[in-house]
Amino acid sequence: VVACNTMIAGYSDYGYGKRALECFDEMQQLEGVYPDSLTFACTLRACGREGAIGKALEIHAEMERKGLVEIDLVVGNALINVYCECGILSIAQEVFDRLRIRDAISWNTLVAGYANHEHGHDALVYFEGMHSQGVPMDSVTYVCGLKACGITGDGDTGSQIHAEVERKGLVMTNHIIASTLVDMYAKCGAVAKAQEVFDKLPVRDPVSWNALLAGYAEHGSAEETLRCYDQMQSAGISLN
RNA sequence: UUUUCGCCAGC
Repeated sequence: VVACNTMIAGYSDYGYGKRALECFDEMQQLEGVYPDSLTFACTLRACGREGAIGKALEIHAEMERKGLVEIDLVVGNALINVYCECGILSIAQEVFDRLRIRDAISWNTLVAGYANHEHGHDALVYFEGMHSQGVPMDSVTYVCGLKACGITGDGDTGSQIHAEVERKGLVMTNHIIASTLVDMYAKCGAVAKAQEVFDKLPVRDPVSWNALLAGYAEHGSAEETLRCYDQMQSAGISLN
């Protein structure tokens, strides 16, 4: 089982989702080897990558038959994610609601799913839900919450999350948090704040430059945008 | 062996 799981996970990791799904099928032919929760989770992830909704539904049905949906977090979380990736948010929500126990990954997956499909408001509802339920938040949570604020244009909530990640020292140490923060302010039209955060960053990666530049292009003047563009080149960022 | 996260653009 471990060998099969490793291959399924590895193939979908490196973009060979089809091969991963073939491994899952081949595994069923083997004598004495039975898929476990991790097998189903890895295979569901491969389904998400490939957009193999049919296969995902098939595995979901099997999970229902085995009664694993409500009680197995690894399977439940993988189901939430595959439905999010396929854009079927209502079923993702339904699986989330049915889970007997939810961990931070269950919440993060749902918040991410809503945010990734531009449902900023729903994402923030569950982000706030984590706060009120006392679910521990990690950097993934904050990134998804900030992204949701950028979608809805809710700079006030975004500032609150900013204060929280600042308190935890994440802005200077986590470059994904940092660029998401710049992007959030840029999308909310607060380009001065975006610039201010950007200027304090220890490392300015191409994503944070692009977020700032896009912010000026959308909400700033032509002069500001071109100045940012020139500075980006002077900083030695390779343009694409 | 395991499920969740960032900018822009194309497909």
